[in-house]
Amino acid sequence: MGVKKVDGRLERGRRAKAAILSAAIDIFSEKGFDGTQTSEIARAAGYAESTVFLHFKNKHGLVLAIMQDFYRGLMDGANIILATTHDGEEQLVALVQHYLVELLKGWRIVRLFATIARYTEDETLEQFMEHNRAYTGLYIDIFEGLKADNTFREDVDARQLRDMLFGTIEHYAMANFTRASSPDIGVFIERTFSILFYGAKSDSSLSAASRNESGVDKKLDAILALLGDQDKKGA
Amino acid sequence: MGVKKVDGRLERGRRAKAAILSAAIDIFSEKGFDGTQTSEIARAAGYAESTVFLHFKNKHGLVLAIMQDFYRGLMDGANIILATTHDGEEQLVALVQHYLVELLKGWRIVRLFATIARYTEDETLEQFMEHNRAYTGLYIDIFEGLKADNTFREDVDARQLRDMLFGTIEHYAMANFTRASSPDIGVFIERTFSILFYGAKSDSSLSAASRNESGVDKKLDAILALLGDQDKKGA
Amino acid sequence: MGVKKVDGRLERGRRAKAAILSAAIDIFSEKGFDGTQTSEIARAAGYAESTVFLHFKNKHGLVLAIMQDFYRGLMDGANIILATTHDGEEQLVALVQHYLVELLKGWRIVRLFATIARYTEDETLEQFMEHNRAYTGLYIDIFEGLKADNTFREDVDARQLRDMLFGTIEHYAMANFTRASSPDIGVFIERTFSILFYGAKSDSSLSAASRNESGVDKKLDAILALLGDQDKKGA
Amino acid sequence: MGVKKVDGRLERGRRAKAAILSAAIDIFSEKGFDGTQTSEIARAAGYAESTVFLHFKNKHGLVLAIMQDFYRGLMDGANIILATTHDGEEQLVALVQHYLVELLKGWRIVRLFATIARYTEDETLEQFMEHNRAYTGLYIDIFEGLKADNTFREDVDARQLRDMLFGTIEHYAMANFTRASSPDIGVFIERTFSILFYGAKSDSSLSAASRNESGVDKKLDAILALLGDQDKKGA
DNA sequence: GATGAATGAGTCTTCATTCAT
DNA sequence: TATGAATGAAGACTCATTCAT
Repeated sequence: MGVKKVDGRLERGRRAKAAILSAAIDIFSEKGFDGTQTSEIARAAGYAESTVFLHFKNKHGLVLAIMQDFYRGLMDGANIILATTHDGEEQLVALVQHYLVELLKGWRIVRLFATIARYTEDETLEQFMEHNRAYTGLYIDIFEGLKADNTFREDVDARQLRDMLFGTIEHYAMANFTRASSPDIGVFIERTFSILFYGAKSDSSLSAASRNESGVDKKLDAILALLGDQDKKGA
Repeated sequence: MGVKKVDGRLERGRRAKAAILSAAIDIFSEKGFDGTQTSEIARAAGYAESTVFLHFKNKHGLVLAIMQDFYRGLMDGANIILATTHDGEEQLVALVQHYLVELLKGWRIVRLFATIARYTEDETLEQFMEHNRAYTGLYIDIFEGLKADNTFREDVDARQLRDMLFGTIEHYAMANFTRASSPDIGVFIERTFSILFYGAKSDSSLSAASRNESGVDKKLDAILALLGDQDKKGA
Repeated sequence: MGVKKVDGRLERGRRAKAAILSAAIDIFSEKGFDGTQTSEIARAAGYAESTVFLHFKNKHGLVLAIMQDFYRGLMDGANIILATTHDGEEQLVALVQHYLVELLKGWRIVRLFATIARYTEDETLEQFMEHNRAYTGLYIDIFEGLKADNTFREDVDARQLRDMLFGTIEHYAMANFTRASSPDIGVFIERTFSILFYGAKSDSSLSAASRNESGVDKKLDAILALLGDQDKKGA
Repeated sequence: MGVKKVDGRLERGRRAKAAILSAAIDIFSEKGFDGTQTSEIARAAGYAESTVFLHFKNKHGLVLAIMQDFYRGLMDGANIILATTHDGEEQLVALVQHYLVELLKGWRIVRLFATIARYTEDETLEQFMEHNRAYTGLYIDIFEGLKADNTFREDVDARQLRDMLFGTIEHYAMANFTRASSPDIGVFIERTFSILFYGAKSDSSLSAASRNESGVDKKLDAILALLGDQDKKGA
């Protein structure tokens, strides 16, 4: 019973902190860092402005806490996927799927992190880059695996691939999540990997262009020609 | 004499405006919109703070002017390329080449536009989106042309391609332009189009998945068939 | 058992109060009234901030308590000196000696009292002035005694003397106690009373000015007179 | 005429600055540094609060400006006195006279400087100490001159004398200037120098006390005795 | 007796923008 | 055209103090 009493106090504090954090996410998301007033966060959370500073050191401290929460969730999910899937390509698709879902929930705060990071040099930036490095590192590992696997060409640069993938996703998210309509993540993944894996070029084009360069096509044609001749002759 | 006076005045005004704009670009680029003070711009330009507001309506007005200048230059260059190149793929490469060079000069202000656009709903946003639409529209047109051409698969989505291309470029620019070392644009373009056109997958991998759809497989089948015939004959 | 509990509680409370008071002295001394935060006092004392207000009405209440303690100690010492010494001059020297020692221990809090008193009109000021009046009154009494005694000139103003003495001491304390090196109180007392009792002027200088009033001159005149007689006789 | 126009602008700024400074003196004097709000200063001066920060960098900047003004006036006056008076004692009296008059006008701000200096470690403290050193240095020089002169005893410590003089003056100022009644500076100077030059002791006391210690008296008595004997003998 | 949580009332300082000259 | 002066509207953050437990 005595324990319950004490817990009640702690519980109260925890609730306040959570409420403030939640309000902060909403308002930061909508208005950006500089556009958000701590007073508004407090009001939205139902507490006095000073209470914000009781639970968080700074306005920046709020962002830091939000960031930590977001990336913890993201990494937890990713690790589960990696632990339960073993094929590289499957992992890739599952991770992107998961990332897109998380991004769909929190793209506005990710956008917040990015904007802050661009014009700041302090702890916030470092934290953000650290989280990012950790997360995108998972993909690099998979890409390298797929190269070792001979699934991917060995002349493909893993970081280039990562940049293309995340660049594409970010671009997509910013462009599509803004709208009210829920985007079709499945289609996006399919299209993205279709190009990422097989390229945009059509067969006929390939034979004319790249295949000419790789020589495979020419050799095959030569073989066919030779075989045809042989055939005729033999006939 | 009266004319001269007026001309002199106009000239003087123009020079002030240009100086302020130039200073604004520098400081906005480095510190972002909210982080920049009009007083600092004025100081850097060598004019009084109030002179800034003599030539520009607003702090936002400065950004608008910068944006106009940037996109005018970008579009002018692009149009020259389009007028002097006729092959779709060549246009694509030339445009990206040009875009990267412009971006290398002004990526920090593009970043500025983007961050402002995210948390603003006014004229700045509209202008930015309008400029963007106009520019990326050029690419959409080319992509469509390449599809009509049968250079690109018909199941490829032009906007998806555009998103991938610009997403990749943006990601690359943000990641690489920050550093002092000048990045190798040629390598980047090569790698990017290599994947965009032909995909990341290796041949052996392709045989399992897409090769069935590509012509290589068919040719190999043909060869096998021919060989099979030979075999029979030889038997 | 019940009694023990209560005693224990009282004991506990007393200990907390003392700890807080002690911490308050340290921090107030170093940072002044406005520069000190109650939270810091609490932290230094090892208690929660709210506990400070359990034992003291106010931030000002802390100062009041410190003041009471300081002056109680000072007066107790002074009264012992007065009770055990009977010659006015000796009392004076002993009191100053004692005061300087106490001041050396607590000059920073005396300084605190003084600064607070200057910009406050409430209880703190009154208490401080009352304590001061009581203490310096001891000196006035001695000065008056020394005048009645004919030890001091009757045209000397007792309060003027008190002001000079305390002014000098305060000036000395503020100037010398700040440094780490322990000042030589003995030398200071000697020098101070030397000037206070006999003045700064040298004998030769005195002969021109005040010596006429002092006996030395008369005696020298007598000598001269006598010598003059001798001279005449010898002639 | 054109000049007048420009001057008008500058004049306006000067007037504002002066008004703010004047208001700041009043309010700082009454309420101390921490007790004063910049908003109140502005209100009293008839300007917006932000105008205060247009003319002064800081709240501290106000104090610094006030200090500069005060000490400039003080030093200017002192230097005139030193340039027009040549006898050390006269200089001393004239300087103290002048100092007291200045202090009577501005004792509250001097008190302000002192209180700030006690709990601050920044520029304000340094400036204050520097000004103080410069001013009291004038007195040290005079004291040394009077010692070289043999007007003062050579065993008198110049800095001790300075401390006593300024300690006394400060004590007097704080004690007497607070009251509405204008204090009699002439009487104070007379009394102070009377004790500082000749000491508090009466003649009879001197013969009994210090003279016994100094031995002068004894020697004179011995001479008298000897001469008396001689006289008797010779008679 | 002790305290964690909460807060109201500041407080200085910033900065884009206006305006008279 | 150019600007010095002036300001209103914030805006983040502080801190002594209260109170329920």
